[in-house]
Amino acid sequence: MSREPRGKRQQYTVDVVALTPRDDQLAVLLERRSDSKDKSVRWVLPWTVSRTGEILADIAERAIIRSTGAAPIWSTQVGAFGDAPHPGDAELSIVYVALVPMGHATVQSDDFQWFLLSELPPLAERQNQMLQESVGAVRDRLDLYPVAFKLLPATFTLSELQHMYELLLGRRLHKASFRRALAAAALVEPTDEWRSEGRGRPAQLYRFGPKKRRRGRRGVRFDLLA
Amino acid sequence: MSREPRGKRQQYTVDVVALTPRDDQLAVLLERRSDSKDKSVRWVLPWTVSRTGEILADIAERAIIRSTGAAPIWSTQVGAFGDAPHPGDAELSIVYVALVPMGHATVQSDDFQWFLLSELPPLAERQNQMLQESVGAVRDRLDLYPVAFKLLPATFTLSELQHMYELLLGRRLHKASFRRALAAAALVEPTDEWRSEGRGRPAQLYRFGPKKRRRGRRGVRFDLLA
DNA sequence: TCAATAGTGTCTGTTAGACATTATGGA
DNA sequence: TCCATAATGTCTAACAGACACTATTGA
Repeated sequence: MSREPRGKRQQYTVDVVALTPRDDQLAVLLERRSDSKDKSVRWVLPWTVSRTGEILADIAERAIIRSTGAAPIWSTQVGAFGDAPHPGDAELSIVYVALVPMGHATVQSDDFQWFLLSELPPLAERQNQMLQESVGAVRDRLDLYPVAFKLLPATFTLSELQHMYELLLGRRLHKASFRRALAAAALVEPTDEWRSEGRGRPAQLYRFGPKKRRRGRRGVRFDLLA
Repeated sequence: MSREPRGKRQQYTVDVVALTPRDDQLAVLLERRSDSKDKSVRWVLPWTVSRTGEILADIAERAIIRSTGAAPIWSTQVGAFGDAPHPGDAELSIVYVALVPMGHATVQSDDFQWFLLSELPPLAERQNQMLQESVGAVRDRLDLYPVAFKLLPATFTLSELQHMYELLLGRRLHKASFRRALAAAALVEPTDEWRSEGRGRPAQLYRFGPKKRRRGRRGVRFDLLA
């Protein structure tokens, strides 16, 4: 049995789950790595190995820039994963999810490629967990952080915004209710531009511009998953 | 400048934030560590150093048992912290929050002690962050996971349950609304026991027993923090 | 008896969702 | 013209919160 050198196994990796909207669903950025032994090619979530003395936040930014080619519009830590096997044989991996706005999803080289979540190649088990928890983390923050807006361009139609929410939540929303709640929260402001898309009536473009309202706290919810 | 040996700095710590209800607020378990150099005493969040080859989840369980003396009733990972200084000089720390039910909060030895959150001794900056995010993580999961029930004994009164929610949320709740929502969610079932506490009318005891109802999803909320 | 807490019924304003209708462009 | 999409108004059932009230114990 050949083993990695001992010093290497003591490091950790920072893995990046970069997500972007694509074809009415989410796509994730994967990196091609060829196995040095059997020359097989496989796709992995991009990762970067820690360096002694470098701060976690800096490693994360380095990892995101290396994979997406730009500083992250929005990113957050998902957690630490150390149980299932990692393609780099790391004992511990810290995962960051980064959101890339619609239309900004480019690739650095042939070694990177966006994959629809419905058409993923097989991944190492630890990276499957990472991906699943990352999507869940984004979805769970949907009501507290403007993640949906981070996936949209600077101006967007209300239908696009609603589709983004539906995409992230995995369920359909009611149009009139959605817009009423949006208006009540004063989260968007209209521009004086319209966009015609195919057949129907053109839609007005909006931009994200939260008014600092005091949000009315409401009663407890008991939406237990179990 | 004296430095830790290089091998040690490459390890990581698993830090435990053990929480229990106490005097109408939360208390956290701290450990006394005396500094080898200047013999000063300071309180820290208990931590355990990783061992090569040991799985993260196992280290976490080991860390929780070492500090609380028992396997965790409920625990979850909060995240990885690597920015501010750690009392053990670790580069990276993985934090787990563990909930200890009311009345089960014992101490292993004189080296451990429960502190009310309002009466904390000064902590290292990284551990301040850990504590703050741990409490926030518990609060944010309140509607999805039965964390409030994990802090209560097996049977409890509805007033105790409501007080636990108020404690975790940091705000008062409306009694009738709370009970209506609870009944609608079918989360508790009554026992045939009552408890008399001081003056007023005795309260019926309930136990946690979620009926597998299909929870009615509702519209989006826009409760942005920013 | 009074004080204190448990538990419930009623009312009202708010809101989510259903439905319908108007508006406006392209085919 | 027909069709597709945007945008909005109306109705209803559900719900949160306020308030009041009854119930039941200890002091």
